[in-house]
Amino acid sequence: MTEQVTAERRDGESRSARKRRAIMEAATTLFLRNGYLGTSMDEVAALAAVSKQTVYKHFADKERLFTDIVLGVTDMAGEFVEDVTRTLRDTDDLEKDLGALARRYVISVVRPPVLQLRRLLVGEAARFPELARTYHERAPERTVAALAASFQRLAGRGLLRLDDPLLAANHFAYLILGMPLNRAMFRGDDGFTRAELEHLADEGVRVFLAAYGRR
Amino acid sequence: MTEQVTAERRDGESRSARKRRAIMEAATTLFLRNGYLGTSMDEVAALAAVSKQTVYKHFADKERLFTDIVLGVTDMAGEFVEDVTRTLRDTDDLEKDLGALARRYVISVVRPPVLQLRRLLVGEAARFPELARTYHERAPERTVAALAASFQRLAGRGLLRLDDPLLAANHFAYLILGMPLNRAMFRGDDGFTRAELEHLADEGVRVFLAAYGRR
Amino acid sequence: MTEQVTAERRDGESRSARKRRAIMEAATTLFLRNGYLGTSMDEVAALAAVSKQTVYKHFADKERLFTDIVLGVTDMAGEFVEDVTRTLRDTDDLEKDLGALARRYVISVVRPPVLQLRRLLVGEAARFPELARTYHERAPERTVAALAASFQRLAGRGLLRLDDPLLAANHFAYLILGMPLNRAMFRGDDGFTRAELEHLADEGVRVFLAAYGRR
Amino acid sequence: MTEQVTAERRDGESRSARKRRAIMEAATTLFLRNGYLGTSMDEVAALAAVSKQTVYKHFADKERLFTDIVLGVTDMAGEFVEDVTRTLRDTDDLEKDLGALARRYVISVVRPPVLQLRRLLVGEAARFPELARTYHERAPERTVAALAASFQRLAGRGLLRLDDPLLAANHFAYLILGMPLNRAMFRGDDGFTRAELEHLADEGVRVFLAAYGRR
DNA sequence: CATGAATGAGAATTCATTCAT
DNA sequence: TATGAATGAATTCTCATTCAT
Repeated sequence: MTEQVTAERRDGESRSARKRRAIMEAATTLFLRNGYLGTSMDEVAALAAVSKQTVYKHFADKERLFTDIVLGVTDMAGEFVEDVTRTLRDTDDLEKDLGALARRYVISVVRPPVLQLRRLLVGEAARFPELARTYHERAPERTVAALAASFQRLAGRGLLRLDDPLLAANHFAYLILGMPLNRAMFRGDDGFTRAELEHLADEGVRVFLAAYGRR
Repeated sequence: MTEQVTAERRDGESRSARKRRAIMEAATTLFLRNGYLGTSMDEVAALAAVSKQTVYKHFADKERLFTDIVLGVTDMAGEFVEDVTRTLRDTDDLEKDLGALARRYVISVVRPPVLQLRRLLVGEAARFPELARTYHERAPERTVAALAASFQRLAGRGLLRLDDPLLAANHFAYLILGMPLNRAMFRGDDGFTRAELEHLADEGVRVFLAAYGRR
Repeated sequence: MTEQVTAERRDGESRSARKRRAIMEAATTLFLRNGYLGTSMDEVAALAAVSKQTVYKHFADKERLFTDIVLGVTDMAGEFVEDVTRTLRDTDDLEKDLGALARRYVISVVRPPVLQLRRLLVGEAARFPELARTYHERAPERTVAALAASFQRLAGRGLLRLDDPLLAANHFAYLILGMPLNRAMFRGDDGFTRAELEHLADEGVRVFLAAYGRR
Repeated sequence: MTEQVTAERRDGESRSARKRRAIMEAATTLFLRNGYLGTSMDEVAALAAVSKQTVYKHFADKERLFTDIVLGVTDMAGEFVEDVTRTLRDTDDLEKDLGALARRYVISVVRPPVLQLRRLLVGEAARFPELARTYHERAPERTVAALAASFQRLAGRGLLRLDDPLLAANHFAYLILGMPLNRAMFRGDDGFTRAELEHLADEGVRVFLAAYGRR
């Protein structure tokens, strides 16, 4: 019944949880930058300002730390899915809305952490096949599936002409992302300017609508 | 100038050159399979059946061995460029020839070694930025550039309508490769069947021609 | 002096004593199963469901914990000594009583915890010479000494013929225990059946009496 | 055809074999003295005056080093088996020959390295059950089996009276070895003097012959 | 020239013990 | 008093590279 409140209570996070978060942040930074083999547990502990013991008390081993982090970051990638659904649900100016969506799409994908995670998982696909597959399902495939569902709905409204909505969604995705994404996989961060990305998005939409648009 | 001809001379390759080739083959196998950090010089020497000293005699260090190999393999990727140019130079049935080219394109890209090299370079892009950039320029970008040149020529002949041939070439490439290539980056070997790949190529060409075709 | 009685008092054991017992039980289990070096203080604390600090509060260090436990378990081995003395004090059918005693002897010695303790001390004899010696004196040698005393008394009554009672006691002990005990030291739990053990006891007594019996 | 002979040739042992032997000797010393967990690979390498790499090139890991050594030392224990067979084959003074054999038996068993190996395997029986069992079969059991075979032959000649030769052999073995062996398991090297051991052997033979001797 | 060994460091993981809360 | 964290070293094993034979 004392007035004294422990520090943990104050910000709603126990000391242990705070340490755990510090470890995850440090490990995320290092794994994304240096890869799995290129990151040592010593470095993680040092960057988290925590003892190695503490790292091992929170994560059984290096693999678990890695997969926990990847899955955590992966789930953040779901945000765009809602944007797709919301934007395309009741559009009455498809060209305009699709163009805006495409611009947000490409910009959301070329953010450095997203690209780093992608590179990381591609590079470790042989060592962590399950993880790579899970990422693929939960992030890019989920977005494409949302596009496909929206496209089918639009086709029902007569705004698009298509037989295979999943194929159309993939065409849309790679018309817009193909060049910047694949370029970013190989080249550091000297990507396209925002204006260039928007231009690419617009041109992708143009081609898409030439094939799938009304008339 | 004695008549005696050593065995090495007889088949046109010195013993040293033969060992060098054995080392490169072993290292290629291992780097592609296990990555840069995942491959040890001991393993390379063992698989090449030479001593470690011999490895170091031919390649100053591990980095040089890696880059030499990658660049060697990279140059093999130039074959398709000629196919592009040849196929599209004097076509008089663009739809047919473009379709056949697209089919060969996708099939040439999803071959396991090509995919492995791609994964390897993406994964090591942070450690070897120069190398990744060089690969990108010499392999995928070169193909796209050849497509762009051919497309411009076709536009000159009135067979395509386009302003930005490089953009059109990228659209072509990713309409066809986008889905299978990105899927293959994350998922092991459970790719598409040949028939599925050809269908994807056909559909990509259809979309491309809807946007860039005559009329 | 309040009437309120704490729960600990109620069942006659303070909370501290209860924790101490939990630690000893956990440590006994682990040391017997995994040996001294193979057991960590972390495991002990975890199995006892107390914090490591609590372990160190009760036992200065790992060595003290080990020796305290071993000496505690050792003292339990004294039970059989009384059986010897009681059984042989006033026997009027030596063959029968000695046979029954031998059967109880062998069975008491091949119980798994006794064997584990024996293995443990043999294995750690180099690290804990004092402890091994103490165990040897308090357990096996004490039993043999009790046998020797009883045999001497029986010799006084003319029921046995012997010069060196301690030697006779050792002969008795190893005629009966030698084979099963040494076998059990090396082989896990695939010991003898109870019937086999009783047969071994009977045969040992037969040989013993052939050498030391009347006539 | 030169006169120069490499050092390896001179003493019939290659450098590699010499190193291997040095490692085995060092490891034998250390494992026997400090046990499996109590011995580090660093210590082994240091005592062998060899780099750790060299240790690992000769022995895949610590377990292999341990088992290789134990099995090597174990096989040396076979010497006494031949002594048994030879001594008892054509004896015409059983009491004398059996007594002499018993003296050699006990002395061969209480040699420090034999005792150390025994302690080591008992202590590690839980960690290396296969190894402990193998040792038991190849060393003590083999000797007892040889005794049993010889005893049966002697029974055939009418020199011994027995139904179960294996049981008789075990009785012989533990009448003679029981006390010194089990004492030595627990107490360092302050065992019995040679004279005491011989006395124990003689007395053991006396008891054995009282039970199994002719008339 | 080519093999085995050495070097010297660094990886992951664990431990006994002690602080700080 | 008891918990999680920290310490600091040790363990097994591997690596890239260089020496000696």
